[in-house]
Parts: sequence; C-alpha cells; structure tokens
Amino acid sequence: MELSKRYQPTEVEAKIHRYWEEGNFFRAAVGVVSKVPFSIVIPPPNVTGRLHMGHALNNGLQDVVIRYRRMKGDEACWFPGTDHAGIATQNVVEKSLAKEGLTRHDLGRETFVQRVWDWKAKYGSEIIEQLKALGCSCDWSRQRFTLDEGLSRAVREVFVRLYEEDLIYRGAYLVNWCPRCETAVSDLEVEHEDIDSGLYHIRYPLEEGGHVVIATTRPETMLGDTAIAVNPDDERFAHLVGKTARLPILDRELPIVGASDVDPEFGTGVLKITPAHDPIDFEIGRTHNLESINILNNDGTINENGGPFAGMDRETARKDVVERLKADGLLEEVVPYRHAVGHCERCSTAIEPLISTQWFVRMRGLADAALAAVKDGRIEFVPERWTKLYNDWLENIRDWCISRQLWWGHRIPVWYGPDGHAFAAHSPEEAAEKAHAHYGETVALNQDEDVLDTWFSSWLWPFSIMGWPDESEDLKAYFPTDFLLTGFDILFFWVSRMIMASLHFMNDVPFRTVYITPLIVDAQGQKMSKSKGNSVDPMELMKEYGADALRLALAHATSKGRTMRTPTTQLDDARNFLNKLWNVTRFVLMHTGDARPGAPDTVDALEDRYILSRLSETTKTVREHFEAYNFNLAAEALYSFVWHDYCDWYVEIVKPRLASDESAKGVLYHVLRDIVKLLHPIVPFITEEIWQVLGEEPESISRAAYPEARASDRDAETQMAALQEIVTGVRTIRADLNVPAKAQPTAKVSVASQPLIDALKANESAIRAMTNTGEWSFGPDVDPAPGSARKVLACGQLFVDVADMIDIEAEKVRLQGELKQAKKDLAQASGKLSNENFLKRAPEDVVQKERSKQAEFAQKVERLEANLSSLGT
RNA sequence: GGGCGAGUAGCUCAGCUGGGAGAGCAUCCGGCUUACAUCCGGAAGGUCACAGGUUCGAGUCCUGUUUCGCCCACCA
Repeated sequence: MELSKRYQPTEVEAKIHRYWEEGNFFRAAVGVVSKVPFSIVIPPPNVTGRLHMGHALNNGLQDVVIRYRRMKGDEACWFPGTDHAGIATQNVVEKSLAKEGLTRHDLGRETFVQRVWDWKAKYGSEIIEQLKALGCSCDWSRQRFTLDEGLSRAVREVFVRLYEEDLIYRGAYLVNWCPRCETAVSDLEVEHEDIDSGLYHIRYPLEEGGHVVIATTRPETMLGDTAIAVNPDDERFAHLVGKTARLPILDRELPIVGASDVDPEFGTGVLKITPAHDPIDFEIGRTHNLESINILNNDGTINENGGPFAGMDRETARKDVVERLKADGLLEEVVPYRHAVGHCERCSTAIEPLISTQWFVRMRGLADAALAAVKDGRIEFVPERWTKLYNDWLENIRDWCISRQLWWGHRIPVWYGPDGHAFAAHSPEEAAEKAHAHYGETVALNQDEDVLDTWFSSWLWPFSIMGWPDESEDLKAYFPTDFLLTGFDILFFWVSRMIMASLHFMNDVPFRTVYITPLIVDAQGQKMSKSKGNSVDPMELMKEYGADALRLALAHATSKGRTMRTPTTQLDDARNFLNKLWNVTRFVLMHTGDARPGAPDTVDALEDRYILSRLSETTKTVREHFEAYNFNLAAEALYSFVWHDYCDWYVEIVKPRLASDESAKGVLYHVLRDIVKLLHPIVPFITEEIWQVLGEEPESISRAAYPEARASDRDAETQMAALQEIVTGVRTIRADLNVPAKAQPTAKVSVASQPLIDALKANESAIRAMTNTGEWSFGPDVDPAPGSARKVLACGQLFVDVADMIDIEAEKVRLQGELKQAKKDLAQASGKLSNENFLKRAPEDVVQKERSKQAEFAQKVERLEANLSSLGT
C-alpha cells in the first residue's frame, strides 16, 4: 500500500471509526467472565451538552486506561451513558419555546415533557457522537440514560426504601429558591459571588420610646420581620430582651429576643429577624417560636404579605422600601458593603432563601459510612490530597433537598390521600393498595407534582447502569467498578453521593480508585466559560489536528496540579510526533516490503541490542506509569523513545545494514510493532491504521496483547552511549569551528575497551554517515594528526583532522572553554571530598560516586591541557 | 473567614522517597542527508518567588513572607 508522505488524520479517523463500529471490538463479555474484570462507568454527560475541553480530557484519559487494560488482558468494560440533567435540559427547551412566545405552562405538563423527549431524540446523541469521534472505546451496547425505564425503576426503588427507612422526609424548611427557575435547589447548586451593595441602617421604634438601629443588606425583607434579636451578653442591649419594638411601615409588633448567634461586633449589634427568608433567622425563629411570614411569590415578586409593596419585583420593592424609610426619617445611613450573594448555578439569578415544603434526604449516617470507606482505604483518591476536601465536606454535611419544582425528571413516587397522608410506592397501583390498607377503603390519590434532583438518579449510576435492582449478570461481573475519573467540580455533587448510595444499597464501594483531573483553563490561566468567550472547542481542534493529536497533547499536559492550561504548542508537538511515527512506518515498510519478520531471538549488533534494551526499559516504564495513572510520564517516555532512541539513533545507525541484513530488518520491524502497541491507548486511530497497513494479528490492535518488558542490556546501552558521545562530539566540533558542510575530515578515536573498539569498527559506515566524515581509526593508542580538533570523552579521546579547514585559534578558544568548565567540576568534586563531615556522614555509595567523578574530571583536565599544549601557545 | 493549588530557561511545564538543574516550543547558527523541512544537526539561555531553619548536602523537608488562581462558608 502506498502511504501518503504526511499523516492525514481526518480521513484515517473516519475510516477507523467505522471499522470499530462494525467490528464490535469494545464489547465486553456478558455473563461468565473468564479474564480479570476491569470496569469504569462514564461520568454521564448532560444530554444538552456539547463536548468541551474538560470532556475531552476526562474521556480521553478514561479511554487510555480502558484500552490499556483491555490490551493487558483484562475483561475491560467501559459503561457509557448520558444524564437527563433536569434543570439544564428543561431550561434549554423552555428557551426554544420562548422563541415561539410560549411557556411550558401554555403547553401543560404532559405536552411539555413530550417536547423535551422529542428534543432529546433529536439532539441528545450529539455528545455521544463526539465521544466516538474522540475515539472512546465504550461498550456502546451497554449505553444507558438516567431517565430510561430501568434507571427510573432504580430511582423509585431507592426512594421508597429510603422513605421506609426514615432517611427521606418531607417538611417546611428554609431552602434556596431560584425565582427564575421557580424551583428549590440544593446548597451545592448555589454559587456565591461577591456583590457590591449597601448596609442599610434602619431605625426600629421601641414601644417604650426611642429606637434601635438595625443594619441589613436586604431591607425589603423587613416586610417579613417578626422579631428583633440582640446578644444577651451585649451590655448595650441586654436590657431590651423581653421588650417590644414596632416594625416600620407595616407597624407590626416585634418581640425583642436574646440570641447568642447575634454578633455584637457586626453592624449595629442588633438583628432583625425574618424567619421565612434567612437561615439564621429561621433557626432563631424556631427556638423562640416566632411566626414566619413569607413575603415572596414563587417568581420573586412580593406577595400579599408585603402590604403596599405587593406585586412588585424584589429590586423595585427594595428601592421603594428604602424610599419610604427615608421619607419617614427612619433610614440613618447606607454604608457601602461588599458581600457574597448566592446565585443559581444554572441561570445566575440571585437566590432567595425561603421557607418551603420540600423532600430531604437525611445525610449524616450515609456520610459517616462514606467517610469510613475512604479512611480504611477501600477507596483511594488520586491525587491523594482530595481526600481532605472530601472528608471536610462529609463531616459538615447537611441534609439534601431532593425535590424540584420542575417537570423534566423523575417524578417523586409519592401519592397523597385526601387528608394529605403520603404513600411512597413503586407504582400508582402499589400506592393505591397501601392507601386502601391505610384508610380501609379506596380513595382518590394525587401524585406529588415535583420531580427529583438530577443527582438523585446519577448517584445510583455505578449500579443502576448494570441493571440494579435486579441481580444482573453485569452486577456480578463488573461491580464494584475499578476506576472513576472525573473533575473535582462534581466531587460533592456526584462522587461522594455515589459512594454513599453504593455503600447503602450495594453494601460495597462503587469504585476503588478515584482519579481527579485538573481543571482546564485557557492559555492565559483563566477559567474557560461561555460568557467570557474564551472556551476552546475540542471538536475544532480535532478537525485541525486530529483526535489522536488532541488526546496525546492532553495526556502529555496532564499534571497533578489543580489546573492545567489548554494545550497550544503541545498540539503542534503531538501532530508532528504522529507524523514522525507515520513516516518511520513508511521507512520500515520501504525496507521490509510485504515481509513481516518475527521478533529475533538473539541479536549481536550493538545497535540492535541497544534498541531492544531501550524498548524493554520503555515498556517497563510505560506500564508502570499507566498503572499509577501518570499519563504525562507515560506519554513522555514514549515520545522520547520513539523520536530519539528509535528514529534519531537506531534508524540512522542501522540504515547501512538494511540493504542486506535480515536480522536488522527483523529488529527494526519488531520494535516498530511494539511501539505501535505501546502507543495505542493514547493515540488509537493512527496506531490502528498502521496496524491495518502492517496486516498484523489480531484483527484490531485494540485487542492485541500489550508488550511485556524483557531484560535490559546494560553493556549495550553503555557502549551505545560512547558511540553517541563520539558522534555528537564530531558534530559539536563541526558546528563550533564552522567546518564547511561538504568537508569530510578523517577522524580517530582513542579508547581502551576492545569490545567497544569492535563495535565502533562495525559501525564505521553509520558513524561516517551521521557525521559526514571520511576514514576513521579506532584503537587503544591512536596517533592524532597534527592540528586536529580534540574532544575529551568519558570513554577516551576524539580527534578530528580539520587542520586545513579551520582557524587553529578558534579551536584553542573552544578547548579553553572546555578546560575552564572541567576545572570547575573538578574543584567542586574535590571540595566535597575534602569535607570531613561529608566523608563521615554521607552514604558510602555517594562518596564513591564523588571519588570517581573527581578522577574523571582530573583526567579530563589533564588531557585538555595536553591537547592545548599540542596546539602550541 | 477557612482551606487547597501554583510560583523552576523568553513561553508551557516535568523533576518519585533530599546526593552532579531537564523536556518541548520559541531564539540563534548550520543543513532540501534518498522516512519525515510537521525534518536533521549544533548552540545559547536558570540567584529553582523571597527570608530563615534542619542536614555533610535542599528545587526536593520545616517555619514565615509574598504574588496569582481556585474551592468552601448562614456576620445580617
């Protein structure tokens, strides 16, 4: 087959992608698994999602792991799927409705939900297609959706069980309310942002005359005030406890209570209490049995409790309240003040805390079990430092508000009787039965209108995806999973909750290792976001560079820090590298033709021994790095082996032998074949393409066995290092002394080791080619031509006869530079060795090493001086 | 307010349990060498943020300072 001079990723990837689809190579065994199972569940992307850099990184790395394991011989199964993403998806569809001038209420619940399903059918597979384009080797036959029938069954099962165990309860508590989405959201869905606003100092008249001044950032909430609180230990105000004040504007009577939560240092030291709209006030209200007055409608406008302000939106009400206070002479001052205000994660609207009846999960017990699982090592975080954050969150966990006033999602499986009694059930029929048993007769039931938080289905993902609550074959074979890889942004939302759910329902951890990836930031180090317009579209990068280049660049750039920059120059590097791989394949095929030489049993030539040794070392290193999830180090080891050891040195040295030497071809080919296999987990497309071109077995490289490391060959590597030093030495001399490019000086090497001399002699033509030199002589005691340029080597000395090509003075300057450096090195080594404490306390091997260094440098200095004097002064 | 991460060559970063400062890109110089100019060869470039400390020895361990970034948080 004729290969193009440049690697063309786009064509190849499309072709290979089809090949994988048709070949079902990523299908994992069902039922009895004879190999060691290794499973991963994908963090399900939102159906509304498009691939972003975070996805590309995370799924690229998961694919590296799963492909490595598959080749290593495990029964590797990567379970894919998508998340219905309640609020996010509902918002998307509502927005498209808005363009038609409609709201979901115009359609009604059923029609609206159908619209979302239609939307999902049309657009929901986009991200899956993008993952496939990235090369993800998921078992697509096992793809699931968090709102499909099976997972919905799991959700109902879990809800009912938790309800029966009293771990789910319903009640009126202070929750985070988004007036735009008109739903409650959990604490985690609130993003805090610092806002410049004012601290309003308001006078509250006292019944006994006079007034107290209260500072607030939300003056409109005074409409819901039902008390005033002071710290009972605060001398200034303690005497007021038990007295009453009057609420300005609405003229409500407000008891003054003592509460130690009040910080005398903050504001005026007096706190207005609005139990319906503030978390602290809510608590104080409960302990003092205060009335709660909700002043807000669901859309954030003031309700009938707001008196003259009823019907206004929040902002207007705030201004008007302030105006009114000012007019009444009750506003003392407004102090500029910057503080954190909660915003809806999905729509950035300011969150209003308010009292609302919602469903909650009792988290304490679940969290304790999850803490224990990490503490005793059943689950391990990589990098380890994330453990602390996980622990902190779980130790301070609060109950989870799981009900949402949305339509898109799992409807809460609770039915209410005429008197409001709740029946949690798997189905309407079961609810009816339960109700019948309870009331002794058939009654009309109404299902709860709300749906569950999206995360209430995804926290079950690692086992619901395998068919739970059935005792499925997959659960037996693949649960618990081995590895989870995700970003830290969903550590609380998802990771910790999966651990809790798994421990509770499966009595086991969901996964053993959690790898937390860094956050990808833009080239300037800024967080990428749509609104900033600085996000990078990985699909664009894949179009330009290819999926493999993107994967390699990301794997290579992955560090264990908290952030990593989106690759830029690394993409060029990766593309260039793949082109290099492609071209060396062309080179190898040029020489092997259709022959597919087997791996040679024994080799004699130095370069063959060397490259096989390096291959072994690299194989060992790469395997270790993959096992430890050091993706960047694995990529680096492969990059440097392929480019430098194989292409730059081995191929160049072996060239003269390729015309006739079959064993050379064998080694050349064997190493390439291993290289392709070693690289496959990171760059699957190009390696599969090469595999096909080579016509190797098995059919797909994705099912080939990952290379095993053999013994390394120290002697060969040492001798090769000497050869490399000689070649580099000549090149340096040529460059430093401006030897004309066409000139072919003769050269001599003086070395003591006879085996090395033999190896060098065997490679003379290669050395000549690599250095563009004429005749060489190698021996223990060569006689340099007068005026030769000289280089002191670790193994001996190099002489290049450039006498009539260069300026002798230039060579003197060069040698003097080297002498200076050698003297410096010698002085440093000698200095250390003359330190008694060093000799006394440093380990013997370190001292030995220092001694040989000293000897080496001393010899170098001596030789350099001799060389200099031979050039005359 | 609490916590975490980063600060190493012009840029992006690697440096595991402390023992002669590395890579890629960019720069400069030389090469169209028959796999590759997305290439080949060579060179230059660093008080490892700062200040102390431990040690025979610190980029690596400890303390403090500082700059940047992020996460968490019910001081109204």
